[in-house]
Amino acid sequence: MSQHRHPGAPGRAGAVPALPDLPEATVARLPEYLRALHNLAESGHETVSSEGLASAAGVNSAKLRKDLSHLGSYGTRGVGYDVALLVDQIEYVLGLTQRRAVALVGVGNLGHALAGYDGFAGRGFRIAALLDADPSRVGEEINGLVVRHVDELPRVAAEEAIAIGVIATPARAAQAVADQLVAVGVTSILNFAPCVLSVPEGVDVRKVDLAIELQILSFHEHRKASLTALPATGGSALTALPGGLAVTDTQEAIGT
Amino acid sequence: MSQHRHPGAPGRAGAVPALPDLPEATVARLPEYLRALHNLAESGHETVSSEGLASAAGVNSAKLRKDLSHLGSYGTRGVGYDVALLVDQIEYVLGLTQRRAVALVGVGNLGHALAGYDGFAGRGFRIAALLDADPSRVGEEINGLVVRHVDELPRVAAEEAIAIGVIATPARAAQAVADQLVAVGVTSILNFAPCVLSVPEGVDVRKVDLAIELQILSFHEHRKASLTALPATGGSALTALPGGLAVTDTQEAIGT
DNA sequence: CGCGATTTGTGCACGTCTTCACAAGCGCCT
DNA sequence: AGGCGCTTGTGAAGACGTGCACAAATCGCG
Ligand SMILES: NC(=O)c1ccc[n+]([C@@H]2O[C@H](COP(=O)([O-])OP(=O)(O)OC[C@H]3O[C@@H](n4cnc5c(N)ncnc54)[C@H](O)[C@@H]3O)[C@@H](O)[C@H]2O)c1
Ligand SMILES: NC(=O)c1ccc[n+]([C@@H]2O[C@H](COP(=O)([O-])OP(=O)(O)OC[C@H]3O[C@@H](n4cnc5c(N)ncnc54)[C@H](O)[C@@H]3O)[C@@H](O)[C@H]2O)c1
Repeated sequence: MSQHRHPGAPGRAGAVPALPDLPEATVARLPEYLRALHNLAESGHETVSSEGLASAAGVNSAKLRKDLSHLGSYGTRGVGYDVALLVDQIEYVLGLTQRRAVALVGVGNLGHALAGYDGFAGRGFRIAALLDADPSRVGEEINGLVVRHVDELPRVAAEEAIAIGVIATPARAAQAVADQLVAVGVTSILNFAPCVLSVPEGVDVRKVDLAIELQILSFHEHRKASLTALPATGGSALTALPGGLAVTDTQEAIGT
Repeated sequence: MSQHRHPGAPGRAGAVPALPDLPEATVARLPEYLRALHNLAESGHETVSSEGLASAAGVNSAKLRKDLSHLGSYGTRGVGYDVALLVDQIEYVLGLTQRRAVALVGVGNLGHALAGYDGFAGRGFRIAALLDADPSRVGEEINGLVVRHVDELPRVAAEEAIAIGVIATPARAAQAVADQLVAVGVTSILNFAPCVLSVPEGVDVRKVDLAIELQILSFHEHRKASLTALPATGGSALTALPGGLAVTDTQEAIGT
């Protein structure tokens, strides 16, 4: 996609790449910018202003500029950011210059959907192994990959350089699987099971719990309902509040 | 599950329930506490200390106490929290006293997994409708629900009181689906498509983007690698840094 | 070559979130 | 009844994140 040859290391040669340690909030937004930039590149944009990129990513433009400034000065005042260059920079910082190998453990309901998803390739990842404990699932082929028994994890890890483990087993099995992943040297885990994992220091865990997302939405739904139920909030008679409900965290307004 | 009769409204009768407006960070953690509490209740605990609940939920105990204090004073000093009472309180605040109806739009790869998942029922939700635009999918039955055409959304919304819409369509269709959901009165949306949705004020959107989660993990993986590559950080010779890698955000240590 | 239009990068103030530390409260035991 | 140990609830301080507003930089044009 990107037609630029990026420097490999950010700026100067000689010294170590030395990742700037970014604020965690910034790290969480960089992937959004990256996705927006890929879209922009695809639609032929060579450069983009902070305003344009910000609205494409659904954030405030000042925040975006501050985020990008942490990577270095890759914009041009009066012009904007070079899309291809920025793509390369963000991919470099996120460690996406190499396609990272992902091992998926638990090929059930959800695991099948993940294994069959072809969208990860374009975002820097390659599902390198499918593992399950159920003998009747072992041997099944999904998307060109054969499901192997979870006990083969050490062998699999030796074959492929597994960078990230994804857990899609029932909650009761998740801790054991996490332990197995850690044992073979995996230091990044994405957990879909609704439970807390305990891992040694140096191992990162991120979790995705859909029920939690729904419950957060439910809270706001509940609050919105209780607000509309009592229109008078406090003592003021009917001052200038059109009928607006507060938004919380949400992305708004796009429009290229 | 809960054997307590909870008050309905938090404390006093007469006045409106009047949800305390909780910090957003607290709202995001309440579901975690709720899940941990359900586990504790199931294993026979009648009460739990902030320390115990905190470690079960993977957070700091001071943070947990402050979070709970926002709901009111439901603990007993010297003793801890009554598990059943706290479950009821949190469920009330999150608006889970009624089972909320969810409409799932896009019954493809991922949508099938969601539709077939039986874990939502225990967390306060009921998948009430499956919708898709593909005529060849319409009519298919999943888990006792028949897939209907997305154009029937207005009728579906009239039949069921849809509280939350879930979008599991390709990104290119997501905005149109969101618009349709908003048009039939849905004010909470969970979006799995990797794109920014534009919605009117008063509508909450939460997104789940798996590739973003992986990319965040990739960043930390990259950083860990670049750190181990250069053991000397700065000028100090070899001061007392065992060999530890920094953890970021992650949950650690459990153990009941 | 200089000027105005434009847009980045950032200092600063503000708000939110986290964590510590401890007084106040509760139950139990003597 | 009184004292003791335990645990909650919270004030205060610090860390972190956000957004405004503007100086500095760059481009294009006359
Ligand atoms: N399906 C969904 O839409 C959905 C939604 C939210 C959360 N989740 C969570 O995702 C996880 C997976 O859900 P699912 O619906 O795919 O469940 P599932 O039961 O369909 O699949 C689980 C798979 O894990 C395998 N497994 C069990 N123990 C294992 C072990 N020790 N090692 C390796 N594999 C093992 C099982 O053989 C099975 O194939 C669950 O924790 C669930 O709560 C799923
Ligand atoms: N499958 C995964 O594991 C996975 C992982 C990450 C992200 N996602 C995202 O989730 C979304 C769904 O993924 P998928 O793999 O299920 O895709 P899919 O192509 O298998 O399914 C999409 C479904 O949406 C339906 N659809 C298309 N346009 C529609 C419209 N206007 N109204 C209603 N339905 C419509 C299609 O008919 C199809 O059934 C995508 O945006 C994808 O990027 C999926």
